[in-house]
Amino acid sequence: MRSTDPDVLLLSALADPTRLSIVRQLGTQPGAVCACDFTECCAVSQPTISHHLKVLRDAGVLSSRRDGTNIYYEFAPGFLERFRGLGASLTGLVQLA
Amino acid sequence: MRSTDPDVLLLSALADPTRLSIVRQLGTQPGAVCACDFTECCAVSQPTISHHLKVLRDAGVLSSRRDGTNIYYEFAPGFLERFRGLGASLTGLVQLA
DNA sequence: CAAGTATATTGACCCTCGTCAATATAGACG
DNA sequence: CGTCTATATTGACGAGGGTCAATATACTTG
Repeated sequence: MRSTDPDVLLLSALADPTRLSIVRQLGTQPGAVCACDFTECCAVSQPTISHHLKVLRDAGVLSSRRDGTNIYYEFAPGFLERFRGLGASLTGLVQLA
Repeated sequence: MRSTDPDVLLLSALADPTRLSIVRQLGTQPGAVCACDFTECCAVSQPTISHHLKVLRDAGVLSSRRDGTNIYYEFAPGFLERFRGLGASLTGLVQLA
């Protein structure tokens, strides 16, 4: 059965080689990246890239913005903080420096 | 096809509601936890718990130690640092304070 | 409106994975 | 060794998800 836990959704979104490649490519470049540029990083079809981008967007990893026919993706605001907080809460380190 | 990327393996290990419950229970308690205590947190059978503990161990999330017939699990050394570093590297924040 | 490009959706296939019942292994204690 | 308890392994089943081909939608330009 499908989980509704937002943390599980976030981790599931990242726990795929194609999606992690997308995220890594975003991390190496400053600012937003056109969806058309993700077709190079992974040997998958255009619909598959689109599907993965949707998964990452729904999980709160990425946000998108349209500019003409192109759609640009970047990290959703607060994603890094959320990811860090998740790690801290999992290990019980609620108190931080 | 199954990925061999250690980061994907780590994220996949955490991206399951039952396994995240196990990890969360570990985070709330100081020190190691007996495997027998995990049967309460999730409505799954004993073999399933054992399976999930193995996945978490193989991914480097947990480490185990035997004491008589009981086996105690705790966070693998360096797990939190690794998780944090993963988040930082994904978002391109290689430079840290 | 028509044509072209960029992205998303649909539908189907296949394989991975979470699950359990049954069984096996390991240690403790007589 | 025999029995009991704790944990792991095996084998099988079913659901979920990654993938693609085909198609649809959206925007631009003429």
